[in-house]
Amino acid sequence: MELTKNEEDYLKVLFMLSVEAGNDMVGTNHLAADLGLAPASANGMLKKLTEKNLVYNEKHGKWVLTDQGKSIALQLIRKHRLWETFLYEKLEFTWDEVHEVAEQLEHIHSKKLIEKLDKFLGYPEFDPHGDPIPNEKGKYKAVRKLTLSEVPSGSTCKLIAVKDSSAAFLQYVSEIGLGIRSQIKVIGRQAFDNSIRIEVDGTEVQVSEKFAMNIFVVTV
Amino acid sequence: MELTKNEEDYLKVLFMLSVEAGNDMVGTNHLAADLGLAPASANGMLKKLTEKNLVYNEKHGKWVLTDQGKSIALQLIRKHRLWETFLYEKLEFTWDEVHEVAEQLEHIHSKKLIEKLDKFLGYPEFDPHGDPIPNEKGKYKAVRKLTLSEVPSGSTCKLIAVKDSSAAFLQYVSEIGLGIRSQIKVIGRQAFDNSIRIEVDGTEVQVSEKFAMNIFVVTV
DNA sequence: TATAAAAGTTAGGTTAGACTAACAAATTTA
DNA sequence: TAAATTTGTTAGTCTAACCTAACTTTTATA
Repeated sequence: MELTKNEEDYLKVLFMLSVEAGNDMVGTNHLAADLGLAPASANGMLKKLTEKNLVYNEKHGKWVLTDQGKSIALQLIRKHRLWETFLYEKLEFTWDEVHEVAEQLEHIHSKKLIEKLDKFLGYPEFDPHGDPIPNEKGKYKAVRKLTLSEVPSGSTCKLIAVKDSSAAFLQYVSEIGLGIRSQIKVIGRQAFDNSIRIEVDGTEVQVSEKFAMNIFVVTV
Repeated sequence: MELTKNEEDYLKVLFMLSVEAGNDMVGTNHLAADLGLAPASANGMLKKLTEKNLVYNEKHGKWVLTDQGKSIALQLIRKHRLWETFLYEKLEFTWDEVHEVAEQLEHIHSKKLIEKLDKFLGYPEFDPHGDPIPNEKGKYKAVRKLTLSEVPSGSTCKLIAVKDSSAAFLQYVSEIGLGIRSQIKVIGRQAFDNSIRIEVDGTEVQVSEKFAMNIFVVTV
């Protein structure tokens, strides 16, 4: 079943709001607000998506994705994050520029395209914002985003994203020899100011707590 | 002015039909047929594009692009051909698979994306079909497509595309050491069967006329 | 628990871009 | 040059998605 760009957007936003909301269900108005539309518009589209068996109505205006709807949403998220990775790693886009373009690219329909893109990028597990990329089956590593400042001394982690995207910060990061997927070993920390001693590529450096709080990592 | 996908498609097709038609003008029905639409639909859209100053009506139903319309059409062709090149060279798409996906990708709106893609691909001048890629100003090398069989003995040319896309042919091509943008020097030919002796990367090989007719080149 | 506030739905209208059917204008051909 | 054919246009519908305004249902609060 080939969906329109709009139908796809509803499914994706519904999925993301559902995850965000945890146990809470997502209501018509909530969804409409997030999409920047009038409640009546969302109501109309949700009726159509119900017909197509992609969502259903759990108790008066609380919407839930069916398995099929969820699967489509996850594929969209997969495409979005793969494209972001491509833009960031191959086309020199910055941090904050990738989202808008990926928002368009995620609606390109081609199974082969996304498989080949994934391969081309080396099957990345995280996008440049540190969010996990679902695989072709919709599975992904549900990692809690850690900042370097939270990593206990003695353990090793991998840089997956940075929070700050100012030129000053990014330059500092690369000066230290850090890049996406760099291995970082936390040697120890100063109790006085929480500054951290880390090892990157065999060299030790000292970084401030502020610095460490702007580096996203996963433990390895 | 941000155009819709449909508006863009009309401009692109009108441009391509105009080039094809040479001096002839492109009529409403012709355009509609090429887009797979009813004449009435094309008529409606062309009225809208006239309002926007992208096309004008030269003598009852014969349509011509304005400078602005032509410029937009050329940018679409640029995007289309750059994406085709990307799919073919980076993502292992075959010959005949690139068009359909590029047809979608050409409608992504991002100046930066296309500039960076162009750079990433090394500023290619031809797409995998051997068609020239317009630059950001819409200029392109208007080369006549030559097949290797037409290149005079003694001259050197560059492979820009292949006509046949069967696995058997493509394998043969790469066995000889030929790839996109390979330099080929034509040493001489046999009058008997028009087979050609060529030099590739310092090695000489003999190829049949049939083979040579399936290799598109430009002279260098 | 009655009522106010919030949330959701229905009804009716708009725009883009398609369609068919009917009509008008050009062009071709007898 | 008149008739036949081709080509282009107009008029009126249809669908997807949006909108506003009015109404109903649910939930929260006095």
